[in-house]
Amino acid sequence: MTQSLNTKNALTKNQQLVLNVLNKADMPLSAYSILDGLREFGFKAPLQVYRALDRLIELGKVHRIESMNAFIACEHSLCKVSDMTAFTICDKCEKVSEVKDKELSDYMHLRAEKFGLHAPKTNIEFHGLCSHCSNR
Amino acid sequence: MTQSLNTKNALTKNQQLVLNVLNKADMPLSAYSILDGLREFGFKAPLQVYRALDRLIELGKVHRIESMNAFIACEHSLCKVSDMTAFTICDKCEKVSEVKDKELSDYMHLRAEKFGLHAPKTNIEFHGLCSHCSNR
DNA sequence: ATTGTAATGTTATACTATTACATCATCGGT
DNA sequence: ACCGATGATGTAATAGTATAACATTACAAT
Repeated sequence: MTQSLNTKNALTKNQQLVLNVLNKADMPLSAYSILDGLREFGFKAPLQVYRALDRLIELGKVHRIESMNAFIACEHSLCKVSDMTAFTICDKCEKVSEVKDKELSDYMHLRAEKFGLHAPKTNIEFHGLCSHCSNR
Repeated sequence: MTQSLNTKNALTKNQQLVLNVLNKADMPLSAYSILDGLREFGFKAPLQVYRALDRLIELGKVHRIESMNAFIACEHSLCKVSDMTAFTICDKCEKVSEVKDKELSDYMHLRAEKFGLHAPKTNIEFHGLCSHCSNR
């Protein structure tokens, strides 16, 4: 058996290629940017990217930045465990950082329950100015 | 002077029309759905909708549901004051409810500060199953 | 070998949003 | 009353994001 079949949670070739591109980037990438970065590896159509992204997101290895229609790799595993993602986004320099904060994720779980929502998957996007940009 | 000029925060005709459509809907609408609903009032191009939406969002009268590329009217004013919006979204019946929760918004402000983000505008989208759908 | 399932390839299309440019209305100052 | 600045509007074209539909291939289990 080669590496390609996804019996448990191994990545297929396309999924690994997409993840590599995102890991190399220090910022969220649009699906079409990813596509362009993978043309030299034979990618030709957006669907190849979107399909890989869908799976990577399902696995918690990639997150979608909803307010940017863009995708970013996840390094840590808390978001997968807690079903919560949170990002700070600087509206000036566009730097995006994933927030890891167990207290926050616990709090959000409690809130979701309070709001009557079951099996919550919560996403938070903090927009504002990063400390660097707000000092200029 | 007619009603049309937006000296303070009165709405122009197009803005009022878009807001009316959203107020009548009990769910988020896409920009193009809004456009279709306003063709009988002379709307012809998406930009007419997007321009009105931009302004209505600026005024805090409309929010964008980022994960759905859709727009929803806001009834209350807390989100405007607190610069925070939060929604519960049922992934089955797609019901979307805006959450009003001062404690939550205060908490998020503190978190944003902790993360070094200035002038934060925070959006939270809780995905999951509403109490009705999770009982079936 | 056969068959079921998942991954992939490819084309076309649908959906979402903005650029660019022309026109019109209102307001403030003269 | 005229002028110029500003903001709202109209319209067409285009850019950017995402999915549907269908054909094909690869592997695994029986």
